[in-house]
Amino acid sequence: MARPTKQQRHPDLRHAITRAAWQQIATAGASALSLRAIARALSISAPAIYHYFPDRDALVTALIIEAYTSFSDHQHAAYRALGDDDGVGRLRATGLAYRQWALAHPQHYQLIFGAPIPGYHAPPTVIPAATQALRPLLGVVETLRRLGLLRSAGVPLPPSVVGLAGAPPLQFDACAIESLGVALLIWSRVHGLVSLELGGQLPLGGITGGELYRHELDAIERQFIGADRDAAAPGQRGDSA
Amino acid sequence: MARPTKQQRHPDLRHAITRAAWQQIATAGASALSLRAIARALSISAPAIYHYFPDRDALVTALIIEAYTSFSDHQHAAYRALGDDDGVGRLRATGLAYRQWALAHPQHYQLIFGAPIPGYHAPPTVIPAATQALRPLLGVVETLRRLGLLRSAGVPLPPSVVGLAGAPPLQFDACAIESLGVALLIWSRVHGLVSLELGGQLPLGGITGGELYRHELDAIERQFIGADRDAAAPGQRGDSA
DNA sequence: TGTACATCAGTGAACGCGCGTTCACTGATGTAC
DNA sequence: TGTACATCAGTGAACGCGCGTTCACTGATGTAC
Repeated sequence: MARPTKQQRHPDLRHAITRAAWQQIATAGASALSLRAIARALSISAPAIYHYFPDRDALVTALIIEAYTSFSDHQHAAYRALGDDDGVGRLRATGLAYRQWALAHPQHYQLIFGAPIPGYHAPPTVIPAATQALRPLLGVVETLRRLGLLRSAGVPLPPSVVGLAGAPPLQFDACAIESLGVALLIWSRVHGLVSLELGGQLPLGGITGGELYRHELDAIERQFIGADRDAAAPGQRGDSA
Repeated sequence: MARPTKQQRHPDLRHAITRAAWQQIATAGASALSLRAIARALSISAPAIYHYFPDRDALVTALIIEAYTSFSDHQHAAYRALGDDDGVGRLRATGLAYRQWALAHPQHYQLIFGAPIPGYHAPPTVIPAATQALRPLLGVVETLRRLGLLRSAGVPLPPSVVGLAGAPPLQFDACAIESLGVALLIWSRVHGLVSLELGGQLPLGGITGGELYRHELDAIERQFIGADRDAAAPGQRGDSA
């Protein structure tokens, strides 16, 4: 049996540091993150933090990965809550989960999807976490496509596999050509509403973010679900589903 | 004839300060804006800046108003380029102008629509500038409504004039109840794509921001232009326009 | 045209502050014998 | 069970730095007479 090290006997402090860091990000913004302020909040000396993170950037990286992981878990849970045969349900569930997580963890959302911290450059370590986080959304579109429910006419397509073989920041290996464009459009729509809401620009004139968001999910369903004009019988607009 | 003051004889420096500030924001982000760095870039002493701005916040406020004014002018120009009878053209023009301005002035866009600067609180002075800036978009929707082309079924409505009479950050006086919801949805969609693009998340997998944006404008037209289900003859989906 | 004066944009030194990071240290804890 | 030792999480002082802001000043410019 392995002997417990000191760090295993005091696992609290590392966690307490990240917790205090999140609190500070919530209060003063990610770019104001300060090791000394964290130490002050924990009644601890600043150098103590160096026992857990080699420097400030390493702490930020840990926070980013923590955020991606939390978001990813939440998205995957919503995705898995419905079966492979329920593409529409999966779309709804992951869509609602997206906003729900963002509102519950606004600092986390801003850190991974908002403006980057000046002077901080993310190491390649975070790319897998980011890719993993957006996989459920792509999976939803793939589910719809597999079920023949995806109406993607007119949506931009990636320039064949050649384009994907470049060096994009995110790597989606087994993804149908036509799914990526739809996924990006859906992502941009939910991100647009969420970021306006987190930025304090919603509600506006009495219209709440939640109302707009639900309407937007409806619109997404109406636009992308149904028989594709290319694939289905011509002249028929599948709108009754 | 009025005698020229010293400041009128040297109008360059105030402008040079804001120009250097924008440059700095572009390089290191808005929250890293530093008076001393600006002074250094201009080969000038830091206290000299205090002849033009009472403190750092005043400079930030000036930058924000400058950004709103630039954005607003650009939007109004696109709006006015087409007549009161061409609602569809106005929608397209202001929509394209939105992204065009954002890409040409990414720092400006981030400053007014991105994450707020930590520790800075905007004075009420900026509210008129912000309201003015979003007026063309609302005007477009109003134009469509006036022409009977607005299909707004299902879009959230503000809770009558009572809601608008509260203390919202933006004050739109003479605006039809049903227009605000549509305008907010359109705004959130263009903002979503633009902010993903400015955040460096687009292009992705070979799909460019421009392609997605044009497709999104198409989708907006398809969704919101045509006879309203409520107003038009039932059973008819105006899609041929 | 010449001189005395007022204006005021810009300077240079200084203030107090918070920051990230380093360094030698301390002292509690756990281990080996 | 007792003792000597190693480990290592956390400390306190110190470093060099950049920041916003203040202050008394300088010196060029423009004006009044």
